[in-house]
Amino acid sequence: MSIRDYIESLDERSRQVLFAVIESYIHKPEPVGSRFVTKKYPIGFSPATIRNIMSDLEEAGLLAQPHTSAGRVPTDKGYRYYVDALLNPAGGVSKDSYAGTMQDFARRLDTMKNDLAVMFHEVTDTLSRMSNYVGVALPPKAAKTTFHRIDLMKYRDGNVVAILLTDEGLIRNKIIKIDPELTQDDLNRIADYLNSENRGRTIDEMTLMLVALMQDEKALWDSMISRAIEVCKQTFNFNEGDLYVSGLYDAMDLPDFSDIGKIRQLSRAIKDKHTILRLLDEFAEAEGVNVIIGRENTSSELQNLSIVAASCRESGRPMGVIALIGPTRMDYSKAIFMVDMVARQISRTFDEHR
Amino acid sequence: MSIRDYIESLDERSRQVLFAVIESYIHKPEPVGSRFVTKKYPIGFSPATIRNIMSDLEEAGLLAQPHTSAGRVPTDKGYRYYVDALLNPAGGVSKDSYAGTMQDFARRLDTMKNDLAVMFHEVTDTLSRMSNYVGVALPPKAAKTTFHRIDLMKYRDGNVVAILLTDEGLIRNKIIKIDPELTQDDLNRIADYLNSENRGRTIDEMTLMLVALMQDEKALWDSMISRAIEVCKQTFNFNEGDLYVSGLYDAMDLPDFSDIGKIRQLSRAIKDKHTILRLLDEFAEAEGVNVIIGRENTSSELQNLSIVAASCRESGRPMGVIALIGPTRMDYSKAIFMVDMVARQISRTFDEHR
DNA sequence: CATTAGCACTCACCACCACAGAGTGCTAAC
DNA sequence: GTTAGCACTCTGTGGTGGTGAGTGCTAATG
Repeated sequence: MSIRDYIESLDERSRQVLFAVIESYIHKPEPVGSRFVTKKYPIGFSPATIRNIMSDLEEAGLLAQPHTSAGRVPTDKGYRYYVDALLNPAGGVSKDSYAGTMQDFARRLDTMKNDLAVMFHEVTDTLSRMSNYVGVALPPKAAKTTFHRIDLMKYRDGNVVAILLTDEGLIRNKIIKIDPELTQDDLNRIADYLNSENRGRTIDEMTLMLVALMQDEKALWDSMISRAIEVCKQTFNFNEGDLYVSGLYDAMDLPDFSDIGKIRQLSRAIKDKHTILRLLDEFAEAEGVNVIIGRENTSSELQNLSIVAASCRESGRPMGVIALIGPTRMDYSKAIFMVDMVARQISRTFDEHR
Repeated sequence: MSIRDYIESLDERSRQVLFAVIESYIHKPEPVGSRFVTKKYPIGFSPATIRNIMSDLEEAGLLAQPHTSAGRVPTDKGYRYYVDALLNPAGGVSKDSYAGTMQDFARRLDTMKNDLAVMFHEVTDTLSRMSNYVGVALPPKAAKTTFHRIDLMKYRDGNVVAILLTDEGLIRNKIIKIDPELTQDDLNRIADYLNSENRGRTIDEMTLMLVALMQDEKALWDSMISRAIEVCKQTFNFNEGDLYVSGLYDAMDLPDFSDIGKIRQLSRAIKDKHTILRLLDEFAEAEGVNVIIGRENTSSELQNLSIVAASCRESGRPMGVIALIGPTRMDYSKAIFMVDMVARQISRTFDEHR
């Protein structure tokens, strides 16, 4: 069954009711009753009919009842249906109300695109402020980025500060330990050597080259080359894991997190970044906006949460992932729109100036 | 009235009772009754006597009753008395149980002391893990640090990456905009000029020099000097505000934060770092361990919280402040011990290798 | 005269109950 | 196929009484 078929598998009436319930519930987290639907959404049937439809939707697993005599609440599956329907019609949900914000955002983005750290910080901030959910961003994997230039500076205790620039805008500095006898001139020569030989290679490629070089006895006799190898070995040993997170505190104001346990869950999920990191990494190559709803999450920490993610690209190459994390009762329409918008804007900004 | 007098203003019995109540309450956040005190703390009086003493302590504002017929609870003033007594006897509260942890910590510290960012990250982490409170650290003000070296590298779009190293271990990189015609050789000359002229000066002093230089017409004719001025202007324009925070999520497990409002308060205080930043800054010059309890805080966001802070020094010069933030019902003895210990260890590590 | 035993009193907490209100499912009528 | 009517279910709220911890006071005690 294709997605289209799936979406059309519900008759028009049922869909209207499902959407009414979901949208009402998103707006206000209270079980939605049949009478309420007839009043607020002009479907044109009596409460009794709506009740029958709701009963069917419950049987189909799209709605649920907290208890016998309460209204209906969407299930994860219900949200899934809703989101699929939302994503399918070529994302025609344009919202002019944010046009101003986005223009402003695009302008700021342009001034920051050269430093990914600054940029992603700003991006998560903007995302979370606009949505009230938690904005996260995962920069491109350092190993996959393109070497631009390295610089070595003598520092305290005979240490050396290595600064690595990549074409993507990653800037890393790291203190490395290396022969303390080396003078700054020596370091400059090593840096020059690396810079001249490797521009345009990815870090991964460079690492491969190094392995090859290390097998070459002749190269090892050359003290400069062997020191250059040592420099790279230490510098490229990133502790992967710079996840940008913003808006956790504001998200706590959402009624969904009014209970302390939920907040802990969310906080914990963010604290041990591994889970989210792995999750976002999966989306790095994916097209368009991706949504994971509640229990669809394999990791238990995120089972009460939903994630709306999109990857950014520069001329096709992945340049990181941005996402919003919120409760399953999320304003998906808004979240999808925003994530999509921001991801597109980032990609556009990158591509423009190349 | 000297502190000593003040501490001795309570007779021995009253002190014992006060301390019993405080320690019991710190251990378990429940009002402490007179019978409980007699059972747990061998003061040697009957509940009735303890009740009289408690009544006196309440009158003195050191204890309080949540409601008539409940036990007593310490007030901020009560904690203050307790802390003063704790701080006064030359901090003789040595705790061997942490000796192992501290030794391990000292070893790790030594490998990190050259990069303050890494070090402070580790420090807040250690502090919060050991205490279950929120660990925070404020590095030395960039403007007050000592210039060590600057490096300039051409980067994308004719931008320049400026890397600033200071003697203290601060490493900052910043993208600056400057004449895009400049070659890397030009940049190297500018950096060399700055490096040879300024080693050992503080950033503040350098800024003063620049202002002076800018008045000198002759200097402005020299294109290199005027460009060097421009570089510094942009590079030294830090957005002060790198506060290291760790352990917020674990602190949420404390019973004191079981209510959602308190967590929000804490989170908010940490989010708009200004408050805490200003607060810690006040301690940068202070001696020993400083404690601020609850309402003693001038800023309303922190009125339910206590802060235990100490500054780190390198041969007398302030090198940043570390602190623990927790509920007023804090294990002050433990917190003071830890903050003191860690701050001393940091200072020692700095001084050792100089 | 400080200390203590005894006692009445207060208040939070809990379990219990009744009741109103919202919403359902079912049945019979349209 | 749709709807009106109705009995039923369940939650949330407010009131009530009992229990227990802990107090303050008073009078007795060493």
